[in-house]
Amino acid sequence: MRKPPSLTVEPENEDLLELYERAGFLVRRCHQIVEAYFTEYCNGYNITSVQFAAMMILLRRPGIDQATLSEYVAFDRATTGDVVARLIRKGLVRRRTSTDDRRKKLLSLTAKGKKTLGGVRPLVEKAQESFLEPLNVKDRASLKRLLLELAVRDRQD
Amino acid sequence: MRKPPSLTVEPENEDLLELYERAGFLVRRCHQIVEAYFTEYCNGYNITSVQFAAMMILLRRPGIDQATLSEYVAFDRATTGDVVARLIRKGLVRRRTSTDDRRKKLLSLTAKGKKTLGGVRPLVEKAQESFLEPLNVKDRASLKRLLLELAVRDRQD
DNA sequence: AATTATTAGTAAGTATACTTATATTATGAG
DNA sequence: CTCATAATATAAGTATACTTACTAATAATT
Repeated sequence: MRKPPSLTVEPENEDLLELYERAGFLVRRCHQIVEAYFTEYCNGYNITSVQFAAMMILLRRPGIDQATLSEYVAFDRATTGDVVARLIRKGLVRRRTSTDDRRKKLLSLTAKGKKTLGGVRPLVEKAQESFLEPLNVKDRASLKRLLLELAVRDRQD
Repeated sequence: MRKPPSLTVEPENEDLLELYERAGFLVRRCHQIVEAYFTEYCNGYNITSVQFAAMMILLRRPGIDQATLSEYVAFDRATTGDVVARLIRKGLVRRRTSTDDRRKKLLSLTAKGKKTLGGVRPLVEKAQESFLEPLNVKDRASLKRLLLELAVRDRQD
């Protein structure tokens, strides 16, 4: 995902603004851009942003089960299962069945996983900075505040 | 994608904020939420947000080829090909080979496609409103401005 | 204790969303 | 005009990211 197509909002495309100004479209597009930066900067580590997020949680909560990890990183159990399977295949995460509750699979980072995470983290920071580069410091803070307000919600419908 | 897991940023998870406050994570999470609302509201139309975006462009630019559509909706040509194939399979879009340049496949909405788009549009508006509901009017405008600034960039790297 | 309900994880299926590679068609340099 | 180059679309492969359906294990209810 290194070279996403660049959106052109030119005067001659003014009639397309109805789509381009929609929050959903903008969020999708920004997601795409920040993903592209992540891939670009972390190239060489063979790690995706989703795998990185899972590992960041496992660094702070070693030994949690998959369902809990799902909640923390906010993706469903099926996706979590797939992501964890890839991390295990790469030797970055270890999984064992809980003795307390034999349905649960407890997860933790391997030594290799910790090392990889340590190497990737500064690059992830750079990717974030590149993504936010068009905004001044104040606007960056505003954006994060607004996104956090939208992200932290309970949807028990 | 009706029930995405809900992110909990509780006091006891303060040490996870390093991940949760990252722009990339927030954007991914917001993308997931707005997608969930789209699916919830447009349930019954058997249409995804990506297919909706493509159709919105085709409404304004009937007869464009797939590469141009890719640029307008900002996804790569392979993805566009898949999305268009599904729209054709559902009878919402028509594709014909250009006589000027036989490499090009020209796209346009069918009558059914226009009708579907007309029915979905008000629902999409509702989905956007639900997504933005936690923010006041001023904050909504700020968010859109900031996202637009991030989205409209040339990445010819 | 036996039955029922709930929870954890997986499996299969669909839809993005990219990658690289390939076939077909057009174009530009000589 | 011919040949190298470029552009359009597709194909195959990988990784999210969901859905519903299923198995296995635990918890709750009667």
